Amino acid sequence: MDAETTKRRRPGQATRPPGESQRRILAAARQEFAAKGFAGARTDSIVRAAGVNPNLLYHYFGSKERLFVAVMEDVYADVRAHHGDLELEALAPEDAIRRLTEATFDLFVASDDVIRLLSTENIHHAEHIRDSERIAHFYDPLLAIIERQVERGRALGVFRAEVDAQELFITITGLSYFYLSNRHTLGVILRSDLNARARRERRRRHIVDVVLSYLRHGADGTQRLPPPQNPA
Amino acid sequence: MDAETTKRRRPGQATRPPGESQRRILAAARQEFAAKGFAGARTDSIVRAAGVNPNLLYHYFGSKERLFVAVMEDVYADVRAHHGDLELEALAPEDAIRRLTEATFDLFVASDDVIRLLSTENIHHAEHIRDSERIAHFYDPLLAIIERQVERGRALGVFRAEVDAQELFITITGLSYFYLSNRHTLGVILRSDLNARARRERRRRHIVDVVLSYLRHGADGTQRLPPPQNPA
Amino acid sequence: MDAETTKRRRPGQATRPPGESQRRILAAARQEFAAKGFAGARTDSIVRAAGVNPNLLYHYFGSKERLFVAVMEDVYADVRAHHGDLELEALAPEDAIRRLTEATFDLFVASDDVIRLLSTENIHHAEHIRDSERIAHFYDPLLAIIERQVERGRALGVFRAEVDAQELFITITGLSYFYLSNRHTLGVILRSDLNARARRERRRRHIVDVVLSYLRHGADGTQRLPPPQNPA
Amino acid sequence: MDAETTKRRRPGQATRPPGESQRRILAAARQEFAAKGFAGARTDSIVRAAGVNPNLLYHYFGSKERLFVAVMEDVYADVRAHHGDLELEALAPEDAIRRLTEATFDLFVASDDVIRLLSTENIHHAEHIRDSERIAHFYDPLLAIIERQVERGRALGVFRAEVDAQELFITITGLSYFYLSNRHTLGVILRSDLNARARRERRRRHIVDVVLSYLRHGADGTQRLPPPQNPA
DNA sequence: GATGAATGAGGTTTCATTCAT
DNA sequence: TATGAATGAAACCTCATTCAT
Repeated sequence: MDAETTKRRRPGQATRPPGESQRRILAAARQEFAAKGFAGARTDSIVRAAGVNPNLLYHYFGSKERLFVAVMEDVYADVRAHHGDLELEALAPEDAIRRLTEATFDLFVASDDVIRLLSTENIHHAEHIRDSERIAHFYDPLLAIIERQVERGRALGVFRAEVDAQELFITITGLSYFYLSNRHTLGVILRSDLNARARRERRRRHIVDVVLSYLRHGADGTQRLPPPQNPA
Repeated sequence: MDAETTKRRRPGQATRPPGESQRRILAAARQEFAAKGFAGARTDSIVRAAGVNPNLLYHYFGSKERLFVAVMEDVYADVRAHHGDLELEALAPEDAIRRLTEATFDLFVASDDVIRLLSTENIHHAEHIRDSERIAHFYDPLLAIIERQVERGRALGVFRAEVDAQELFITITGLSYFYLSNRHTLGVILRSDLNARARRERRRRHIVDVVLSYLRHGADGTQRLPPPQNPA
Repeated sequence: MDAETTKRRRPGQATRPPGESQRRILAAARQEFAAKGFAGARTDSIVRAAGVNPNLLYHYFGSKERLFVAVMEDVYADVRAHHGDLELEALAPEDAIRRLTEATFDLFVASDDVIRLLSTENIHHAEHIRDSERIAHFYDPLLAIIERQVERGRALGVFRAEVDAQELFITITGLSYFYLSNRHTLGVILRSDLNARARRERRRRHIVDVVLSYLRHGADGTQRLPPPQNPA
Repeated sequence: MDAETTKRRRPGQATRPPGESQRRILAAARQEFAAKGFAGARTDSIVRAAGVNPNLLYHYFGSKERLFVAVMEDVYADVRAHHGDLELEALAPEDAIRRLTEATFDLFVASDDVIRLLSTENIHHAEHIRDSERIAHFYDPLLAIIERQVERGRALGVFRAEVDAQELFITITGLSYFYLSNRHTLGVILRSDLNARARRERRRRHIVDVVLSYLRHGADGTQRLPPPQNPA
């Protein structure tokens, strides 16, 4: 496995670029926690995968728990970076929401560990991240954007009147999240592989359809605009 | 110690009604697994909570893993029973979907452990339930009902043409599930208590709104029916 | 030792007389803590010396710390039992104090671990025994006896007027304790083996001499009684 | 990392005056060893408290054990310095012994760490100081003084005939030492705070009383001198 | 059907110490 | 003289599981 990275390490020889060991531990931990959950993860496996001395985990992170917090902050930072790249402000409201919805799905597909780590943290009542000031504000920019686009869409007459930005955010996220987070048990009861590419594409289209139908369709039954063609 | 108190498996000398210990272990296990996840759960806590001898767990269930499978079967049986009580067949399509959507939300609210156990099992890639024939078919009746109601709704002209029953099922479930399963991490980034009654009511109405908007609103922009008043 | 209780121990067969393992752990722990102090003691060595499974230490005592508390209670119980055997009430005041003084010295000589464990506990500010109600009252009977004998001695005119029983108790104990507890460092600076029998005898006589001189000799210079011959 | 900041042992570039780091380590070690005992002390805490690099401990002292020896030599040097300041030679025998007795008590009160370090070393059978030639002779001057004063006291007819200087030294030291070293466990069984100022004063007077009673009071019952007033 | 003492592998964490610079 | 990253052995403790009765 790691034969190619083993460079004839002589006993007592140290010295990796500073911060390198820390990064390796964090990366290995993210994988391990995602794969096994918090309690199921083994610090032992983490340091072995990272190829560092068992002690460094404690040297850098203090405990398994604080390592987990570091992993979660890493995850949230990734998610924010992903959203930051979307440049949603520049788009028309409907395009912005569509892009966000698709990007959310794509992010979860690309980084399976994000979902698993969030699920793990929820099983633990978010007790590890509750005190992180940084995490508490990671989503503020995105929520602000959604709010603005909803407002603009309403002003332009393309969105229904009474949209709650927080609910919309939860819906957009949840429609992707649940499909992927629960694809294993869903796969059992549906007797179907939800991870298959075609199936995933179908789901992606469905989600956009649901979100935009909701936004266009007023509770009073009024229809806002002729729907555009659904791009792949 | 005392010879006269040494009992040698005489019939009728059980200190508890037969099966009672088994039930108590299962109930305690369900709680413990829901609270701590599979790896985090302690057999010790389970038997202590059940008030039985540690050995009985192995006597009845063989291992922690097989006990977990039993818990999952118990959970799925509960869910099915819940759905079975809804009598969706007798309702008009739209009413049936609305009732199912609301009932799904209510079930997850009432039995928090269902969500946590499903999440736990998904972190483990459904490896525990994969081989359970019983679980694989638990949802068949519900999926059949959804399919029929979608078909009827289309025939009646109240639902859009191209509805996929499986996607609809996942959407209905996911819109409730995600809100509740991830309410702890969402609570942190939204700085809001998603468990508050008013907040939950709002979410419940939102979900019904989303689902019905989607069903009524054709991708071609045609509107099916004037929407009814949203009942509380 | 335990040959008569050994009943053909087959592999995997457990079953020592109940409480036996617990007793063995306690005895081994007392030795180890006395020899190495609290932090220096190794739970590993304890269970190896006791010949029991490592886990039983935690099964019976919960932690290294609680095991140490159990050892201390054992020690204090021993000391009290030793004092209880002296039947000091029946003696004349002077004889009672002499016997107590000599017995204190003899006890510390015989049970070296008592001194070492008490010293260890004092290094730790008595934090382990502070909450033990049992230990707090172990010395009450002895202190009551000293008080009564001091009172009787004064009434009989053989002891000085102003004796404080607590100070006397501390003095009697300390004169023996310090010689033995610090015999190693004293041995270095005195270049002498304080553990040699003749040397110990000399100390024992000296201590009795000091204590009785104090009791007989009033601060006002009055002499109470002609001193008796010092018995060996 | 940066090549230009790499310094190669140029004279005068030390960040602290030479020997300063060594002194800081020694002071921190003395505190830590006194507080936790030898095994309980952490080299880590020592270097952190000293504010120096972990490596310096080994650079200057070689090992935790040799550092402990250095601390003990430091302690003994302090004690000797304290005794050297007393100018006992110039006093009358009785005054010299009284002053020594009181000063011993006061020293132990003032430097609590002395007692704790000596106790620690005794638990370890004085193995660390056994080979220190310097420590072996630290008390020689004081013992010589006691011997001389005892001799003079006898010659003047104020002390009893048969006083052993070593025993007297041990008694004087022990009466103070035990009260203070064991004040925590004594406090538990006496349910009293031996560290309270009034209580300590009482003990101090008691000790002087015991020592002088012993010296004045011959085993033959003869009284040497009218006792003076006990000074506070 | 039930008990409780016992097991042993392995988990997380600590700690004195050393290496390369 | 000084630094800071790294080491590895071993410490305390946990946990699922089984044995004899």
